[in-house]
Amino acid sequence: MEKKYKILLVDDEPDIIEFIRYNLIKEGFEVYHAENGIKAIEIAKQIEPHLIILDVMMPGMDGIETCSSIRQISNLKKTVITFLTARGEDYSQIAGFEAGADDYITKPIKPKVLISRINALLKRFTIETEEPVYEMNGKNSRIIINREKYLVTKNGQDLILPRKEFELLALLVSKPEKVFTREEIYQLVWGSDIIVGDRTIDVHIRKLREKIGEDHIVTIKGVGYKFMNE
Amino acid sequence: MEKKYKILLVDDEPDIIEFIRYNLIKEGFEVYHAENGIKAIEIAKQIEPHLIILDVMMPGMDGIETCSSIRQISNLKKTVITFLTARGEDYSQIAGFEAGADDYITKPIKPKVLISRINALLKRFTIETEEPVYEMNGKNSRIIINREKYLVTKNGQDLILPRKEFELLALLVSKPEKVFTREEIYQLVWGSDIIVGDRTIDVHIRKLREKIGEDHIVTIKGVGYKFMNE
DNA sequence: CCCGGGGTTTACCAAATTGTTAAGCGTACT
DNA sequence: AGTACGCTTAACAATTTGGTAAACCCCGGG
Repeated sequence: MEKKYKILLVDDEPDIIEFIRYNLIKEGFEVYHAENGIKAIEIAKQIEPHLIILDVMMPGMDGIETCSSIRQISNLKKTVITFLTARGEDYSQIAGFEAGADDYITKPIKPKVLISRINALLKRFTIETEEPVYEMNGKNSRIIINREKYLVTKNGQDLILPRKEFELLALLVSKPEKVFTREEIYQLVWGSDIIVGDRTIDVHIRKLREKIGEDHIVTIKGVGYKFMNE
Repeated sequence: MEKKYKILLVDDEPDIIEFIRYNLIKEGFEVYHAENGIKAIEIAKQIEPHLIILDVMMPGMDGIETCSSIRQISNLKKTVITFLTARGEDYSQIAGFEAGADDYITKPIKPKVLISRINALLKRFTIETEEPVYEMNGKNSRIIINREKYLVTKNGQDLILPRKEFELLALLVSKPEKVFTREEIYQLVWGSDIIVGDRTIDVHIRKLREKIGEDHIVTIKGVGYKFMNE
């Protein structure tokens, strides 16, 4: 389930912006930028980014102030904010965390460190949204999907499914009875970027039916698939 | 950041379930339920609830039996179990504590009492969780990880593992069955700033398997690794 | 009855992941 | 210095998974 994260970059030095921007885009992030705090807040309200990278030292409204302001905005409560700071500006760390920052990145920036740090942050703050366990009770069958253990239990028997099959099943089960169109399935399991052929879903559906039984996944011709438990 | 506690409710009377369920959900708990002992055990294995509320009187497997069975399951050793019993069924108290119950709640149930009782129980549970020693008992093996002594004991035999191997093993064992992605492992064992190559984890995994046996660490392709004890 | 639009299956191949082994490097200990 | 050990990486092998093409089906409409 691939999602494209939006990142807002705030710094007054064009060089830095360009450098970070380049590296983030290469990693597939959607990158926006602003050269000062005021603009940053404006853009943030608009796009509701997942992550904001904020330079501490900026003319006018500095990073700390900007951070505090952003934290006031209710739509952005969930947004992760990280500061960008030169090594040695220790004093700002304390003020930064008080202002509601989630992490610090120190200059000079190494691309690899930057990326892995960002991935870690996004993961840490996203993970909390996913339901770890789904449970389905039918007349004569019980199916449990455990994301954490990556395990599907059918009537007490454990099954280990390959990634795509698991994601597909998890998706269908997440809303029993709901019909997912092929489009939706592609979006949610494969992600908006990846393009695969027409028959790919069918094949995975088939493998699933093979493993969990024919009766659970129902085809609605011309529309899509849905999961049922009866 | 509040953690959502998982509670499993076991009773054969739908009315009771509904009543308690309603009150618990209102308090922000994550509530699961089962109508008999067998199903309760199955669900408990899957979701690893923090608390199980067990009716004593049930058709088939009664509460006492169910409790005993649950106490056998190593992943559920930490789970708090409380019985639900009609006032006056004194005899069952004794049997109940012997079977490993932690507390009793008597019918008729008053919501406020119920909630405060449960909060107290969970509080106690949370405090006891921080242990420097993990112990895992499987069918034909027993593994103990002692952080303080930096020692791993397998079937009574002490092993001294190098730092990375130890940390890796300790991580996996800390949540048996949970699949840790490579990302997570890098984050938690190496830290988000250190960048190491793709094959590094594999090599450590291999060394671990060499030392503690092949069957414990399971690969979930495309996802990560998990520790099992069977 | 035949045809065409999906949907199903199967077989097969390419791509992605993981497993293994061995070698290089650095550090601690002797 | 010499040796041992732990951590990484490199290189290559072994596996698994994912995707596609193509043959097959099923069903409703000419």
